[in-house]
Amino acid sequence: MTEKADAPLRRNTKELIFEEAAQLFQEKGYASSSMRDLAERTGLSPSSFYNHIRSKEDILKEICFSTAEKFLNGMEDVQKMMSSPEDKLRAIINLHVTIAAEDISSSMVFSDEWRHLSEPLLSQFLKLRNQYELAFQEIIEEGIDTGIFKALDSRIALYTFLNALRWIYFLVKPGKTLDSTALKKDLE
Amino acid sequence: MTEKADAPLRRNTKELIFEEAAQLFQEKGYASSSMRDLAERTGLSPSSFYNHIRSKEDILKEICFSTAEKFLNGMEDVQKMMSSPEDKLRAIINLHVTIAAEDISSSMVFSDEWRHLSEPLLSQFLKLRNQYELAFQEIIEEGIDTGIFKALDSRIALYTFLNALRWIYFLVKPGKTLDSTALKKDLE
DNA sequence: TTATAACGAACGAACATTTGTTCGTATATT
DNA sequence: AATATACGAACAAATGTTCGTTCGTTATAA
Repeated sequence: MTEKADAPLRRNTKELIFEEAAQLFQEKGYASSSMRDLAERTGLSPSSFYNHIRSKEDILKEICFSTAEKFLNGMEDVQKMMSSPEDKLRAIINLHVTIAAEDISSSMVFSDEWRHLSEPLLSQFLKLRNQYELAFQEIIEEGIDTGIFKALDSRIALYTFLNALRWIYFLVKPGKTLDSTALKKDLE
Repeated sequence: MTEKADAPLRRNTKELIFEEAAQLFQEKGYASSSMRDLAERTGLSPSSFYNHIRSKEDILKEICFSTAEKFLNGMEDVQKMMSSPEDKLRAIINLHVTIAAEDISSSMVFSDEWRHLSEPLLSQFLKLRNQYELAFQEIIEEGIDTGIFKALDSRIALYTFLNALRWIYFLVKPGKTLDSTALKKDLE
C-alpha cells in the first residue's frame, strides 16, 4: 500500500495559492499585493507559502507563462485551419473569449501585470507575446491581401483588435461561460 | 518688482516633478515607482519634493483629476455640437487623440493607475469617469436610435470603443502630433 | 505490533531592505 | 530679515524572505 490514497479532501494547496494569487493580483495589481494579503485569503501563514513556491515572482511567472502557452497553443490550431482569414479571425476571437471565460483572473494578470517580471523572465515572456502577435498580424495581412479586410496598416489593426478584445474582461465577471453568440452580432 | 521675472531658466520645479512623475508612473506603474526613483529623474533629493507637494498620492491625484477634467471639458463641447451622432463620435475620437498626443504619459496614468487612489479620492474620481462614460454612452444610443449605428448593447459598444482607443498609446510614442487624418481611414 | 526515522507542511519570530515621510538645518533669493 | 527651497539623517511602517521548530502522517526497523 505505498500508493497515494484518496486522501486530499481539501484542494491542493499549491493550486489554492495560485488561484487566490491570480485573483489578488488582478484586483490590486502585483506590486500592491503583499504576501500577507495573500496569506489572509488563503488562510495560510506568509512563511508557509515557501513550502510550495519559490518566491512571489514565481507565482507571477507561473500565471503569465501558463496563460501565454494557452494563447500560443490556440493560435497554433488556428494557423493549421484551412479556412479563410475571416474564419481564422473569428476563431481567434473565440480563443480569447474561451481563455478569458476559463480563468478571467489569470487572463487579466497575463494582460496587465507581466511587466513586473524581472529580467531574464521578462525577455522570455515578451518573446512569446511577440510570437503570438506576429501570427495574429499574419492572419490580418492575409485578409488584407485577399481583399476581405480593408486596412492600411496591419500593425495598427492588430493593436486595435487586441485592445478591443479587452471588453471581454468587463463582461466575464461571474462564472458564466459566455458563449460566442453575442460576439458575432456585435462585430457586425 | 514683486512679479515673476523672466528668471526661470530652469522650468518650474513643481511642473518638473509632475511631468517626470507621470512618465515614471507610466513606465513602472504607480506602486512600483518610489520617491527615490523620482528623485533620480528630477535631480532632486527625495525630501525636497515635500516643499512642492503634499504626498506621493498627491501627484497621482493631480494627474488623474486634471486629465479627467480635460476629457469632461472636451465631452461638454461635443455635447453642445448640433450635429449627427456620427460626427459627435468622430469628435470624441479626435478628443482622445488630442489629449493623448498632448501628454501621453498623463493619459496612460489616468487610464491605468487611478485605482491606486485611496478612498475619498477614489470615489470622486470614479464619479467623474462615470459621468464621462454616461455621456459617451448617450451619444452611442442616440446613434442607435437614429439607425446610424447598429449594435445591440450600448454598454458593450462603449467599452469596445474605449478599449479600442487604447491603440493610440502604442502610436503616440515620440513627440509627434499625430493628426487625425490617419484615423478616418482606419475606422472605415 | 511497536519503535523509529523521515518527511511534508504549517507556524511565529526575526531579518534586512525598501518604503513614504519628517525634521533640523543650510543656502539662496527677495 | 524673511521666505522659499534644497539637503542629509533619521524614522516608523511595510516589504519579501529565512530560520528554527513543531505537528502529523508515512515508511522503515525491530
